[in-house]
Amino acid sequence: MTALKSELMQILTERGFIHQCSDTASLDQRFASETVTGYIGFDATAKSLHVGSLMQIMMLRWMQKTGHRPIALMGGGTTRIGDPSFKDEARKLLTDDAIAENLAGIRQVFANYLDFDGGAHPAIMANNADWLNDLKYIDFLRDVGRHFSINRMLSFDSVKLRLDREQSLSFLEFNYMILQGYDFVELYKRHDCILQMGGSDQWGNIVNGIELGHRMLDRQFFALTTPLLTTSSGAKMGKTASGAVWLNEEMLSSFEFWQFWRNTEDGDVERFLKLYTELPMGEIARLAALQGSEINDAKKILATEVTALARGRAAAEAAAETARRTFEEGALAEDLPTVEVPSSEFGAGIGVLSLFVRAGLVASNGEARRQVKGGGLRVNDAAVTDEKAIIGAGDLTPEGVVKLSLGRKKHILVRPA
RNA sequence: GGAGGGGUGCCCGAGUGGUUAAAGGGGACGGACUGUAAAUCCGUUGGCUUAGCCUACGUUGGUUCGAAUCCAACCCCCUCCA
Repeated sequence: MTALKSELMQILTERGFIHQCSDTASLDQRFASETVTGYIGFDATAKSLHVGSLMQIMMLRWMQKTGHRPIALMGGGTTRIGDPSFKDEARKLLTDDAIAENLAGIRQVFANYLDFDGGAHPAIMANNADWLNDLKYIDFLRDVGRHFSINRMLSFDSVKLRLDREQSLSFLEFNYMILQGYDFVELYKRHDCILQMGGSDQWGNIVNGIELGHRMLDRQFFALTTPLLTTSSGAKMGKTASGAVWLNEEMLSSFEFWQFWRNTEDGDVERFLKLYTELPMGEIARLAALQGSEINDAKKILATEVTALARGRAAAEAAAETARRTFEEGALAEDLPTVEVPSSEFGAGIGVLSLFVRAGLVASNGEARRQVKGGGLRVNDAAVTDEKAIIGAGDLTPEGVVKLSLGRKKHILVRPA
C-alpha cells in the first residue's frame, strides 16, 4: 500500500477505524487537497446512542479536528421505516412522538463531540425528515427509483439473511436503502457532501448512495466503513447485563459509564485506546506494553479519557475518584449511585430483600433470595446471611447512608430523605 | 384458494396424559481463583407473605381425577401446489 497523503486518512488507518473504503487513493487525495464534507446517519431508535455508535462519532470528530466538515444526520425520516440490514425480522414501528423524543436525546450527545458553532468548519446537524417526509411518490419514483435495480438490491448481503430464511421483507423496509441512497444525494446538493461513513453493516446501503450519486449527478461519492467491533472474547460491544452502555447521562451514570471502560478485557485495551480516546499513538503504545496487573493503569486511563469526552473532564475524574475509593481503599465513596428512601419508612425498618429490589440491584425478592444463598449480597460490606434481616436506622454509617453491594462491582447507597 | 409442517422459559431447543416450573445448550448473574482482566471450576437462572400458594408452554374454549402433551375454533409463521 502506498503511503497515505492526508493526515485524516493516516489517523483513521493507524487507529483502526477503517474496514472498507470505496476508493482509498482518491479519497486520500481529496482529504489532502481540500475540505471534505462527510456524513454519518443515526437513526432515532432509542433515547440515546450507546457505545456501539461511538466509533462513528469519533470519526466525525477526527474529521473536524483535521480540518474537514462533519455532518451528523439525524434519521428523523428513515427511522419511520426501520433499517432491515442484517436484521432477521422486521422491527416494530416507532410512533412519530417516540422518534421526536429520541432525536432530542441523541442531539445532546453530539454537542459533546462536535463543534457546531465556531471554527472554520462548524459541524452540521441535518435531519432527513426535512426532505423525506414530503416526497411526492410518483415524482420520487421517476427521479430516483428508476436508478435502482431490484435484481441488484436483492443480491446485497444485508437483505440475504431475511430472504434466505424466507422471512418476509416488507416493501416498506425494502425502501430503506433507496431513501438512504437519496439522503446522500440530497446532502451533496445541500452541503457538498461527498463521503458517507458508517458501520460495516451499512456498506450495502452506502454503495447504493454512491451509485445514485453517479447516475443522478455524475459525481464520485465515497464510502468508508468501520469494522464491526467485538470484544476479544467475541461478545458484541456495548452490552452489559443491565442493558446498553448509553452515552447520555440520564440513561447511565458517569460512574457506571467509567466502570464499563475500566472493566475492559486486557486484549481490548490497545484497540479501545486507539478508537475511543485521542491520546497520542506513542502514549498508547506505552500503555499497551504494560504487563500483568499494570494493565490496570492503562484501563483507568482509558476509562477516564473516554468518560471525559462523553461526560466532561470533571465527571470523569469524579468517577475515577469514586472508583478508587470504593475499590482500592474499600472505603465508602459518597457519590456512588444513590437511592433515596423516605426517612419515616426507613426508620421503621425495611427487609433486606426488598431494599435490594428498591435499589435496583436485583429484579425481585426471589432473585435477592437466591443471591443471598450464593453469597452475592452485602450490606455495608458485610455479607447478608439472613434473608429476613431488617435494615433500619441502626445500620446507617457515620455518613448517614447504607451501602448495598451486589457482587464485587455493583454498589448503591441508600440514603434516608 | 388447496395440501402439509410449526408456534415451549432471555435465546436456541427437548418434551406427545401424571414423578414437569418443564431435559440440554447458549447467554446472564453470583461464588472461588486473580489484577475491579481473560481462561477455568462451582452455584443460580418465573413470582409471592417459600415445608405452602399463584402464574406459565400462540389465543379461547372443551375432554379428563389430572393437559405443554388429547379435541375444537381462531391468530401468526413456514413448505409445496394453484
